[in-house]
Amino acid sequence: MTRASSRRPGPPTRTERGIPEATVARLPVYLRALTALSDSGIATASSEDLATAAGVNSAKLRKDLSYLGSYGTRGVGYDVEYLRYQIAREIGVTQDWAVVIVGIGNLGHALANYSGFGTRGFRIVALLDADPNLVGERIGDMEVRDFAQLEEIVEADRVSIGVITTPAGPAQDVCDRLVAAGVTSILNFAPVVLSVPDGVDIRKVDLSIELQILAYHEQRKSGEAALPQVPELPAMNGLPDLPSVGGGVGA
Amino acid sequence: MTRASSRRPGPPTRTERGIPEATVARLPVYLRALTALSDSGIATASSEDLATAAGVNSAKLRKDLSYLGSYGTRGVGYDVEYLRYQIAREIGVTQDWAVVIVGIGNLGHALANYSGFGTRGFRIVALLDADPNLVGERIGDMEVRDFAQLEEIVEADRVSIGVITTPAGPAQDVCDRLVAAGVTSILNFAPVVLSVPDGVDIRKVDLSIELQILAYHEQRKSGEAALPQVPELPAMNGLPDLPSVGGGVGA
DNA sequence: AGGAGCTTGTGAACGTGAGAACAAAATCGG
DNA sequence: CCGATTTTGTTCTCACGTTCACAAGCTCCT
Repeated sequence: MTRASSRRPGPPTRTERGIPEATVARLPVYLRALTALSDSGIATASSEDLATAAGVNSAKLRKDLSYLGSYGTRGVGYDVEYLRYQIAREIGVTQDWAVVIVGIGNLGHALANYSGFGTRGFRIVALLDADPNLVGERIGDMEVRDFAQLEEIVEADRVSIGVITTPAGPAQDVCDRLVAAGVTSILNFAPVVLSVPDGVDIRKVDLSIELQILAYHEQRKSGEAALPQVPELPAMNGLPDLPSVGGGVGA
Repeated sequence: MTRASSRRPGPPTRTERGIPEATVARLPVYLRALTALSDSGIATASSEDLATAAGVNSAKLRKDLSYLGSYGTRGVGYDVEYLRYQIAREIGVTQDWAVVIVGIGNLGHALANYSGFGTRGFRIVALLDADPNLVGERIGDMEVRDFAQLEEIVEADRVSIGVITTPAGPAQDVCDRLVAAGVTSILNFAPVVLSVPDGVDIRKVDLSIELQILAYHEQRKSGEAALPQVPELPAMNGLPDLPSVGGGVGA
């Protein structure tokens, strides 16, 4: 984000680091598309082909790839295997990342069971929960362990990524413990805004928010000519019943 | 997205539609923050308070809210209940949206079980799966029904939102059926890029992609001075083993 | 060998979003 | 009633992201 290019002019063999965040978010999509093409036995693909498979426009795809380097051949396209490896390496999934999942409720269960999860690039090393009733339960080939063991697990297995699937309540505490234990990347499914110190990356997945965004657009479609234009609230008292919006996939 | 403001000048009692997408994505966060404040018995909050609770900066929050109208009081702040209702109405969660979930694997199970899901604004009206072994299973107070019944359910219950939690394979087919049945908003958990006609909104949630984005940043942290600068691929043959990156929370 | 035909990589224009900064409006104390 | 204080709503500027358009470069055919 900081370092800019300050080199001699000439053929930029590889872009000096500093890939735009928007591009980073699309690289995994390209990677998946390339994997699909590879599985279909396709050896070469043009930016147009790739863009179609990834659901973006081809100019954007070319620009994105240009941040990684010049991995294509003009007049020909990209070698699928070669590009796939380059992107995988750039993302960092050529190595395995140790992951812990904290909070083995419905969602934690689902993620733990999901076999495709750990297959490539990521390895679930522990399922943790503070509830004694859950500790010891077997899920697939793993056993739920006590959250108290977090620190030793993180250290022993070099865990750098934590997934929080607890309810909203304990999420910040869990987050703090993860950070204190040395985890520097967190994927949060709890419906709260977590605060973390600098140097720790956090990403959030929130079903409830996604649905609400859809609802907004849906409302505008239906109401295009239907609704009598947003009804103004009569007064400050007697608000319509709106008990408690704001859930999420916490447990 | 289209209509611009073309009214008399003067006090813009309410912004003519056209809320930026980035703002729309934050409104649910504000809504949740307001609900939390409300539950804490707080009646009034400044933009600074709200911004802290929502994890954004206060200038951005004020600008976001200004798209909805002037719902604050200078020198005072925002009335929590009032603002909450205005945002809820703007998003469209003052009414209930009927939702179907298609694909009752691990994740579908988790979502179906998740009680907070359907509480406000959204009502799960059916759990569907094509697998005869699953049809009839009870989950909470609902029963899994045959995917073949999709069309009649959508029509009977005015379903406008569909959630796809199938594996990648059948996802596009399921999507097409949903669209054909009249669903105009889709939340996709399958690890594929779905294509839909104009007029249909689609959002995607992908665990695998989120993890890969974290991995990218994690790699850059560790490798800040460690790794001997990206190892160049020796030749076109003999790529390191990279079997099949690109999973997702499909089933 | 040379030209025709593709396809990449990138410079430049455009649009959207973020943040700083300030004027306008409301309350409160004297 | 007036000035001090607070906080909103908005304007302006800058950074980021997207798209267009085209020169550079590669392959293939004649």
